[in-house]
Amino acid sequence: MSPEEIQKNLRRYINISLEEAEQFLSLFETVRYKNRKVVVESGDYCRYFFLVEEGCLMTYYTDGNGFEHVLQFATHMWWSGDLPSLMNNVPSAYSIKAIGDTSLLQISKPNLDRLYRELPKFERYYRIIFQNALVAHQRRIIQNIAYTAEERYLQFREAYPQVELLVPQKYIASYLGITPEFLSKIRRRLSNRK
Amino acid sequence: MSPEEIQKNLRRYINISLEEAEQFLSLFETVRYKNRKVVVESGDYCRYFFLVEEGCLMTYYTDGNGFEHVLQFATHMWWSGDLPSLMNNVPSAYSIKAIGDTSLLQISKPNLDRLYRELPKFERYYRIIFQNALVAHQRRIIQNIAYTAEERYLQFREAYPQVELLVPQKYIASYLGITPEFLSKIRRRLSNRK
DNA sequence: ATTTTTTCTTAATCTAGTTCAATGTATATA
DNA sequence: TATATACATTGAACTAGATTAAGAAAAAAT
Repeated sequence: MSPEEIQKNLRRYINISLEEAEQFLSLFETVRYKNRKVVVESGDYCRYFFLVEEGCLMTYYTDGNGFEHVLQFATHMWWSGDLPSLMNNVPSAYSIKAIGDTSLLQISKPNLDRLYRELPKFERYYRIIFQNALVAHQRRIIQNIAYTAEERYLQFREAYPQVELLVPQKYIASYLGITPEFLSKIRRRLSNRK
Repeated sequence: MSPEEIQKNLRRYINISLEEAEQFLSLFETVRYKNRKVVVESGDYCRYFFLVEEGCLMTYYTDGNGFEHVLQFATHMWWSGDLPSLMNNVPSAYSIKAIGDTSLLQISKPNLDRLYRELPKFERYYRIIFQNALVAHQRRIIQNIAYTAEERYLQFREAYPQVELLVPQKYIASYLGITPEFLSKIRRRLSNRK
């Protein structure tokens, strides 16, 4: 990603110069993953915080019976990574894999610490990023406990139309907290109704 | 709350002097609510960010059929408030009420802006607060989609034993995404098993 | 191009959790 | 001390969504 592009994106939240955008970028490295490649395996240490450039990262939890439950889809300019693992150097509770061929910018914990130290305005940047993520998570919790699967599916489509095109349906079902079979049923129901 | 106590609490995340703690406190006012009093009504503007001193604040969403769904319980030294309403001056999606007689420190949006401006280390403080809250919300989403109601109830008890003592069971049921009747059934099942 | 693997659909059966309605029990307030 | 009000329990009937198993379709890989 070019410094100009980064600057433009970050300016949604903080006012930074082109030089600062370059300094920011210099702390990252670009990595690429093929479709379905695992980026972080649960139980391993998550050593980077990721910014998705292209493609999609899916974060998921694997339960005691081996079932996968999707926590997050991250597309262009979304952040991803296991925060407790990254921050406290503990094994990651989640796995992360690429959906479609994916290009990432990754920053290590030492470089993130350096970023906060050398460019304190990034405390503000991430304060806003986390605050917005928190608000989105609050909304999702309420949707999960207050609405039916069909309503959640419609709200999801509305909110993340790009994601629906990129991601296999079984993962969308998992994100919604239902089985792929039941999502299939919902979709039929909806198409019959129209 | 005394400046010393505040200093001690904030020092979990940032290094602040007693003077800074006093400056911080000066931006807040203390308010008290009786048990069951509504602090913020959904549809109204949430004009403050709240720090619970004593008692408990419950944030909840009221759906189209008038059912209440609990988003958060906040006890001593937890933050609460409707962030989108506070930040973007839009009507609040949630209501907030006191559970038990409750004492709060509240800061207005203008004072919060001033705090960030005059004491930039509070960007860091809230970055960490929101980051931790985000992690907790991620965990809750996974628990909701990956575990049964009984498992969620046991995990809740484990994680928030103080809350279980303070809060009526029907609200805990709501937090867990189940009906009070079913929580009652779960509790009977558990006590029979022991 | 063909084969293998992954993803999606359909249908029958089953179950965790809901709904409804009644009864019981604390806890406030007069 | 009585009386209202909020809260908790129980059980019977019901339903949204899970499970299992099979086949169809699409996408990768050879």
